[in-house]
Amino acid sequence: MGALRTPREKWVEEGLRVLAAGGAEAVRVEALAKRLGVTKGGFYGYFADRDALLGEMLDTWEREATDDVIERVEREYPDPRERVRAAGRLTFSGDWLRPIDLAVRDWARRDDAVAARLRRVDNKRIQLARDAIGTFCDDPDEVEARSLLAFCAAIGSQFLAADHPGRSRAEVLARATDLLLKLPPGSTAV
Amino acid sequence: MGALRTPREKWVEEGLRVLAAGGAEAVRVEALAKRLGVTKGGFYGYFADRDALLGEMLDTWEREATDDVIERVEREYPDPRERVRAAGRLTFSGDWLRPIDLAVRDWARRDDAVAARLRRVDNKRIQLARDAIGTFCDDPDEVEARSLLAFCAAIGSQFLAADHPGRSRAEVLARATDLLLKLPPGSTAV
DNA sequence: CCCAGGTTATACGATTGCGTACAAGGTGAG
DNA sequence: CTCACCTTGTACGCAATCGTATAACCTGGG
Repeated sequence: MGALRTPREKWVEEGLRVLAAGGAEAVRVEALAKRLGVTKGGFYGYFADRDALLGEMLDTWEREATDDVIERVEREYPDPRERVRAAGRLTFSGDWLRPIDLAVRDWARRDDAVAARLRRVDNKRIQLARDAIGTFCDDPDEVEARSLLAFCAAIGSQFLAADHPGRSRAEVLARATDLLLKLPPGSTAV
Repeated sequence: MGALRTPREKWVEEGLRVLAAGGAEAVRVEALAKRLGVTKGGFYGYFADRDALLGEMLDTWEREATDDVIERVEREYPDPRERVRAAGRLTFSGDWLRPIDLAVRDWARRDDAVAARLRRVDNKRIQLARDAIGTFCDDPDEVEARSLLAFCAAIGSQFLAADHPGRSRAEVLARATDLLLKLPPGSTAV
């Protein structure tokens, strides 16, 4: 048979790259084809339409952003507080998951199906924070409040444009994390 | 002379409405015209092009989101902690400023001019938190950390999709705010 | 009451993007 | 080596949208 020169996965991968850089609106079949060095000819052999591609992109992201990250965190970091920090790092550092996450968040505001997925993802993630914070905080309401704050800090700081005179954002975030994890100032870098 | 049937401000207003609902990409001249019950005929009498409209939309938002809100907060709320809460309410409740704010945040990730405006806005806003928190917290690093957390909570919770079993988001946020403002639990509703 | 002015509708060409149809092309099995 | 079959290129029709040009149309001042 003929060879698979531009397989399904290539389209999904490139789609996620474009989603990360330009949002869901920027994911255009013909633009993707150009980036892959082909024309859209083959695309419609794999996908019914543009929406089918968007769906598979979200499937891929959902798996990478939850199961993969959580499995790795639980395997590599036994200390609860370290787990919170590690989950934040794995998700919101680097140039792969982070921009996709932000793009999906904005997308979810206008698409219910995307919103439902994001909800699944965020629920899995915040559970990790709950479990960790629960090991050193007894009041369940306070656990919930601190978990929410930790999560909001991770996401919010990505969307926040303010400066911190004389400090770096990372420094302020480190101090904020200490506050949320009930640690004395300066325990760790972000 | 002929009357001004669809003045400049109408286009800007409707543009902001569409921006709020669908993001910057959704602001199309002809779509706006249809919503206003006219055609695009008159548009190009007021604006050089679509970008000119987007610019004026941002001007309007910038003013409403900073000067108007801050002036009102400082006039109506003498208590520092109440000011933090009020600023959050005025900006992130209701259906006018809130969705525009979120749309601008996403937009800013892909447009440097928008990012620069957002930075001005966020810097003005966070200064309000700094001033307020500084009245009951002495360590400047901690003031900065708490201000960042407060701001991140306001923004992050808008982009966060997680549930809080047995509680409402508002309840958890109220408790989180108490934590940040160094208040005993249950001092106020959000 | 009528005209000048600004305001609006309409029509146009250009561009971009979707999804379809079909022809061209390459690859591996036989 | 050859052919079948999968993949890709090309061309098409359709729709949305931009910005321009120009004619029709109000409205208020003279």
